[in-house]
Amino acid sequence: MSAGACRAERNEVTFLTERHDRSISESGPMSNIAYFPKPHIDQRPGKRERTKTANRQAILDAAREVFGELGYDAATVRDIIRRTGLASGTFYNYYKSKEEVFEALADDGARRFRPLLRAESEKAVDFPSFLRGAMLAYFDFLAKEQESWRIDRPSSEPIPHARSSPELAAVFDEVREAFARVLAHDNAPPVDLDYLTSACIAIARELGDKMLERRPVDTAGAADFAVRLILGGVPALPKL
Amino acid sequence: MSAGACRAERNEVTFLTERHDRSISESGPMSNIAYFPKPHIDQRPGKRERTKTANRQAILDAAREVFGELGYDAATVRDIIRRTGLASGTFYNYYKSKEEVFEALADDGARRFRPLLRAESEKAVDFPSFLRGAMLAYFDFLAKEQESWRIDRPSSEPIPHARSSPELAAVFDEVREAFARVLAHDNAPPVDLDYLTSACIAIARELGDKMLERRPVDTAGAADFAVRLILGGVPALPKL
DNA sequence: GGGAAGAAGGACGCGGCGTCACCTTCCGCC
DNA sequence: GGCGGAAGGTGACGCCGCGTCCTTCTTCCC
Repeated sequence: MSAGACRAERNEVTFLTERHDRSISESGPMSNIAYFPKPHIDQRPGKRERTKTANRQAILDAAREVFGELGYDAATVRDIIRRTGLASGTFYNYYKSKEEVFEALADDGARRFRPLLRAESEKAVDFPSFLRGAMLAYFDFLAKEQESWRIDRPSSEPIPHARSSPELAAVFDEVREAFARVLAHDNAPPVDLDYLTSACIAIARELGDKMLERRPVDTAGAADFAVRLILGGVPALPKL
Repeated sequence: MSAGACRAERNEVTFLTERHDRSISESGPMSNIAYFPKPHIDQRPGKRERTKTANRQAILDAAREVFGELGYDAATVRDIIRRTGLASGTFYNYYKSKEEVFEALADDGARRFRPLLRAESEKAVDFPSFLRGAMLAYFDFLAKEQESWRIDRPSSEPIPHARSSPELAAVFDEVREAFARVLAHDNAPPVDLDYLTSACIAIARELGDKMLERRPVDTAGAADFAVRLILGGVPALPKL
């Protein structure tokens, strides 16, 4: 019973589901058509590989929940471990620390956002259209994120913004390069791109947070505000 | 020797300095003019009170150093305690946690900055002059802070910005109210003040950080950039 | 089917955490 | 001046989270 209760608290941990999957597929009605003991056609990576991926994901999911519920500071590695049902040693096979999990989580977000940013960058030709598209894309993304991983958690600690991670730096660079491209296309005089990019991202972050606190969440309104501010300001910037 | 070495590591802890001060003032050449055993003229608060103030300050100073050297995340309450030379129990008479010390530190900074902000607010009549004055004041303040408490600490972890503290909120409000006042004076159409304040503070913070990374540190340049961006953008903002 | 490689497991020692019973110091009062 | 009570400093203690490391089990490959 106690073991059962313990199991019940777990997330779906691969080790268990895998076993279950296997017993189904091996005894299932279709097992005769996948006849070969180890067919070359089977593109799925080995079980080792799958468990690793799944454990990584389980840890990330658990961490998301824990950070969401307790806040970043209050959360402990043990909280995350407990939530996954894995052993503590196993956790450390994947991540070195709470910080590393958090960074992985931030990376994950950034990695999912980058294609959207890229799409805006390719779609837009001039600075205004890019800025508008990117800003709205970010605010929509933010609202969606918040919605998806904060379900039914009304009052919780705010999660800090990640300061630096590879993917985050990549987003910064991507914005910067897109700015350079569209500004050149507009024949705009050269400005301090680092400062401009920083300022825009700062506005996006801060306004994004404020936007999420308002009801109803108005992504278009926030984007409009940010875009007008920046578009109005850029022509006045000191020329290099 | 070991006790002596231990003492040497301490900051100036009141308990000791007090004793020292007292022995000097009681045996010093002027002691005869402060004749009364317990003169009513002595405005200094009782020793209890002084020790408390000094201990608070010692903890704050130690914390500043420790956060500076180790970074906020890596720093522990024990590190701070060790640095002060106080007993662990004493620390908890003043602050409940590392977070609380950090907030007190942030509060301290905000408290010292507010008069400067207030001065700019009173000096300026229109939005441009206030914004320029406040932005430059902030960047100068930031540069000075950094200089004063990061002496000879070339490579250290970045200290996170405090998210929320009473004094910080007060600064936000003060900026907001000053904006309201000068914008009204300029007969500017009403805009979303919360968003505008957030955006300006976000720009100041982010640009401030970037500014500190550059050599030489150019507060005027950064302020000019920020001011132009915002001044150019404000007229384009959506009207309420 | 057997052995090597690799992952999961979890007990362990370490150190930071916050508390509490004790003791010193200070202050007000006679 | 000295006494009593209170404020507040002290540090040992129990607790718990941390990261490690050796053991055990699973998977892979021959």
